Amino acid sequence: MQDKYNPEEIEMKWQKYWAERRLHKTPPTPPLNKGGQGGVEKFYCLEMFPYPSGKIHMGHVRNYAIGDVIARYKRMCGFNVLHPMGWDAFGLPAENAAIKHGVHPAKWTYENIEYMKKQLDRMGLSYDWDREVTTCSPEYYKWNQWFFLKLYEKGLAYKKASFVNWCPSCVTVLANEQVIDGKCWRCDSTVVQKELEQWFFKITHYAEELLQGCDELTGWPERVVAMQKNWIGKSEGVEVDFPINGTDEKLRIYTTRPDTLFGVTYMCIAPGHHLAEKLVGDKSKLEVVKAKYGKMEDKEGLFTGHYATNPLTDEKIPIYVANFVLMEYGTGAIMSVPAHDQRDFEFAEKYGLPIKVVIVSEDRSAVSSQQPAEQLKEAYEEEGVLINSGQFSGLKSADAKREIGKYIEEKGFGKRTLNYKLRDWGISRQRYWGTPIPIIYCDKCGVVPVPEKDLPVILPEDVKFTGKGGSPLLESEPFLRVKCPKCGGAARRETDTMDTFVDSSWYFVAYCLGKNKIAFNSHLKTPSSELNYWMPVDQYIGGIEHAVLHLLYSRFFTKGMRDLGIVNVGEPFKNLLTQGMVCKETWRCPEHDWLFPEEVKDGRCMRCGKEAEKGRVEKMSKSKKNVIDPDALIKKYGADTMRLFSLFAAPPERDLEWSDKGVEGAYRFLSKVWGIVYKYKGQETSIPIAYNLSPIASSLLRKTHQTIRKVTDDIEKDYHFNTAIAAFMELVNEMSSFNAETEEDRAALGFAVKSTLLMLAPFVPHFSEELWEVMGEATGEKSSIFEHQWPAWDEELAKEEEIELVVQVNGKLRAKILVPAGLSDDDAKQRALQEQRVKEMLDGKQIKKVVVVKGKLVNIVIG
RNA sequence: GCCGGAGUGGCGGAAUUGGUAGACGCAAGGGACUUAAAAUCCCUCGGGUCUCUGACCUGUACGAGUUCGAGUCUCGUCUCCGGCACCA
Repeated sequence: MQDKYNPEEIEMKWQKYWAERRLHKTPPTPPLNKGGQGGVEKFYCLEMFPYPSGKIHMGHVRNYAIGDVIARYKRMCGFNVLHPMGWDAFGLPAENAAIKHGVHPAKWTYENIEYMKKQLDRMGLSYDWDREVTTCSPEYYKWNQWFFLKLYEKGLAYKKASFVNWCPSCVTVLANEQVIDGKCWRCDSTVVQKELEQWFFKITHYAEELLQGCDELTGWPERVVAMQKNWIGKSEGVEVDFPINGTDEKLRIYTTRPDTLFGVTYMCIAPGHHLAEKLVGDKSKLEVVKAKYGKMEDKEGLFTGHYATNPLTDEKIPIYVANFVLMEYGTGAIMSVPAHDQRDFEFAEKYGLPIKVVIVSEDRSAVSSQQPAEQLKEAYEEEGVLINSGQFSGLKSADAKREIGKYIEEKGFGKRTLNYKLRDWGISRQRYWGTPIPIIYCDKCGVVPVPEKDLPVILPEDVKFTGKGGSPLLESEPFLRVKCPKCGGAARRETDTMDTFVDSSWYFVAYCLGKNKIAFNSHLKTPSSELNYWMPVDQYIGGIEHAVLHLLYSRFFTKGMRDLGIVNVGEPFKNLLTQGMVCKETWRCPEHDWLFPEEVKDGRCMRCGKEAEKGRVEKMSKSKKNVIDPDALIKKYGADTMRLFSLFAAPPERDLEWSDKGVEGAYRFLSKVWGIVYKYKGQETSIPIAYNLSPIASSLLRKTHQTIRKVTDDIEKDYHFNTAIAAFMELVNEMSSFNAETEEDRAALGFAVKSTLLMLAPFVPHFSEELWEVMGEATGEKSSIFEHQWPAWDEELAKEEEIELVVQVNGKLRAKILVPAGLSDDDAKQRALQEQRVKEMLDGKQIKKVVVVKGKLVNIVIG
């Protein structure tokens, strides 16, 4: 080899070596002991799998570099590591490519996978490809269908009509997350609410458990847990029945403010409420309100002409239909208390409805009981003391909530209940490139599930992509026409496919089983040994954008799988690391908008010469022209440098600002290490280290042990790779100025180099392998550096002999003195008082107190 | 509005249970080597003042407080970022 660092050559060499030796293969699952534990401790390291969009981007690079360091580190620490990768391969972009370029989604997807897989390997990532998962393959999506059937059996998958986000231009339903500011993410058309029949998964069945489980997620970032809790949105309140005058019907409402029940002056029901049709005479007017459902900006109401009775006051209350009342939350009907709810207040003003004050703040209760309601400028939403509330007047809100709740239950007016914002998961998609929903519609038998033995329902490939909207499956006669499994008569298949979030809700379980080995059985008493051993995921790493959706769905699925006896854990991801975005500065021209950095010269747009404006540092995106192509970067600097920089520039959870100069710095660091190794290679460095070392050698030895301790701590604590790398740099700086003269010196340096290479290995694997070989360590059985143990430090050798004692006077730094470590407090105090600077300051002053912090400082307090 | 998170040099970022603010890197400036450049190596690098080989003052968004001592703890204020947002 040569003494100049040439990344491309060595990276190819070692990638080939790893592949040939199958070094990243998952260790076989050990047989279960009685306690259910295998012999060796396992570690399941998982990164969110990518959508095969065509090429890897910097976000992936960062995500996978982090995961790879953890996986390789854990292997070196002796864990059985599972580190798999796969493809979230169903999705709309493939279908769009088909419409636009005439390529079949399957071809497009598999070609992208092939290319991206090469890119991942080129990064030197240590995946066990034997466990690769591709969600668009029938072997995989068969089990989506199987889960669907299991949920259907349990009543946890069902079909209902509801309002959904509908894009009139794409002619399909959109998930909530695909609606951005009320517009379609794809074509920018305004999304409308449309009533449609859809398949749902009953995630609300697990609402309480999903909420309770949040407290177990101690290894998750707090904000993600907070977002999950927020999304589930539990509230406590009461349901109260208001009899509708002149009918036998009762209008049931839900409220979290039973303390304001005496202030109800009208009621509102959602346009989709089952009583709306009944109560409203003029259907065309109802349609107007319906059309504005979900458009929350302007409140639209319609008086039904009917009244209800407040069971607590016997007051006559008008009933309205209102567009802002949600059908999906609570009972779809509300009581309106304009004095104490801003929305109700605004609605009351618009329609001239009365306002009745029943709560006042504690300190002015006496005065404001007389205050006329007309003087209110806005609702008083705080809690306070009740007035005008019969026998409950004078109670504080908190007490009143409890007492009124009891009273309502005693009198049979209603009951105390819990409510959740979480809604059932609508999984139907009017798209082609997804899992067919295994349902058959028969005119005689109705909705018939596809029998388990007939799975998978294969997605037909021979279809036409018109781009006119609507699923191509609607046009596929062979797919559509089917015999009813029950009666054998002519029947029709469901043409909707599943939301792709279904695919990613259990892929982490599929990895435990391996390629072509995915199979579940709901009749087993205990989970398979693989699933028992590997689940849960010990470390999950991915972007924050999935804080709610994917992570919530996966938690739901895990609970479902647990109840089917497939896994024995209730939570899928023990620890979660949400890595920050990869950002870069942007450039803008007043005329040509976003510019590539190459289009800017001396701060001016090269096309028109106008002054280019340096924009904000933004997330890398094609549209903002601030992306860095990983391929080009690898070509120039190698994968190791790219990995090292992305781990060094910021702690993993924070946003990372890309810096070309910083990349060069990372490359420089590696070249420096390379140079040191080549300078000393061939020299005997493995002789035992003697006790009588020269001062420089003993200092280097100490620094080495300190570095091992620091790096191990940084990785173990919070995966703070940036400070770990800084520690490498410090050690390397000391190594590079080290002049070995004696054999002992060389031994100390050899130890430092070897320790450094072992620690660098998870970060820059090819580089470390190569230098390990150059050092002559790659011999015998353990020819790979990754077959060696992570280095251990010796606490004794890491100890400093001398420390710098800080001397303060009145808390201000006045002197620093070198003292032997382990100096007694008294001696430290004496040494401090003898210091020249201190003597000067003490002149004629009284010493009030002396504070000694062992091994750190002495603070002398004077008057 | 509600819930999170964050404010430290020119920049990215470090700072155990409160104990030397600015590790490490980048940029910048100066020097060495060189015919020259690149690369490499060495030095300086928060701001300010002075009697300038040194010393002092000041400094972690802002204002108070606790403490011998606060980037770190407490209270209040401001700004920025993210999420949710008529959820009754």
